[in-house]
Amino acid sequence: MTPAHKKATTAKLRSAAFKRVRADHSAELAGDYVEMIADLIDERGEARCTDLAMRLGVANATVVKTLKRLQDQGLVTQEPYRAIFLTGDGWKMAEDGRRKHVIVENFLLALGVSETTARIDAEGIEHHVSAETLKAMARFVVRAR
Amino acid sequence: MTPAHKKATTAKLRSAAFKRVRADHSAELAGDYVEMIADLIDERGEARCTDLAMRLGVANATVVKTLKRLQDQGLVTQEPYRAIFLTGDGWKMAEDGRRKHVIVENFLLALGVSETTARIDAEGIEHHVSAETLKAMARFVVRAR
DNA sequence: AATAATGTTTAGCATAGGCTAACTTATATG
DNA sequence: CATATAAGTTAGCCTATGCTAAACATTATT
Repeated sequence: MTPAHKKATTAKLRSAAFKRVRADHSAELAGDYVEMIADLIDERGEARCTDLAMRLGVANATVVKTLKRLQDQGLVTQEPYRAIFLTGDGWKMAEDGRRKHVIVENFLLALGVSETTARIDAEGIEHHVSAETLKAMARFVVRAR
Repeated sequence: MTPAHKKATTAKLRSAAFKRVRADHSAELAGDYVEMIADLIDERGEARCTDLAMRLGVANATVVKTLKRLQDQGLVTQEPYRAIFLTGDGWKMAEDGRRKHVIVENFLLALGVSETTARIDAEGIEHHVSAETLKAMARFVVRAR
């Protein structure tokens, strides 16, 4: 490969990386919401928007607006003034998210990071980890035991 | 700690994590831009907005608009129709970003991930890695050698 | 030097994700 | 059961980040 070719390839790879990051970001919020809704349903039988707002550190109205989008995307269902439910797709997404989250957090712990940091960093990292990297992390956790 | 207390602490920790992720996101774009500007200046003596647009996989007009914000934030300087320069703060941020990027990418490689994946995932992950985790990653890379 | 090609900027639009304030509905309590 | 409190909703605002199309400036070519 000539230097010029290599440069072109590099540029394409980089822009692909950025595109993926941007795509990840829009998926991220949806992931956080459904995961949290799943947690609330498991923990206390139902998910209410006040709880979501509190856990996400966001205003109530923001949650309401976001839930509309998630409803349009077929991830959640909700009647006015009632609790929030997940659709089949919503549950699937929540499960995927949880799986990733657990792996990333345990991985960070295995790497020797404190609990608090592991939790905070896992939240940011989990949405940017490819299947390949996730597998490598899981392997590492198993070996470290 | 009673279960109730533990739950409250957990909630606060979680919302803190999400707040940090949101903050990271707004800083992220600035970081990507200055890093890329630094790369372009080093590689070819100057950074032009077309190159940035190409590498970021974004429209020209988007770059122009973003550069205005970065100028307001005191990270870059630019005359109309001229090349883009970094301020002192801009260079500092770019250097920090590069340092992080290198560590995260090498870390992923050391973990056994392919080059392509390492590059792509590093782009997403680097902005969500705390100082503590970064240190742990660096340690791991050294040990793996 | 005139014009073609390239690069930059502006204008105007859209969507996502935040916020506050005002309003409505549901629930709990005297 | 009436009303106070809590929860959910709506309206309207803001900023960030993206886009396209059109206008403008610079540079390269004949």
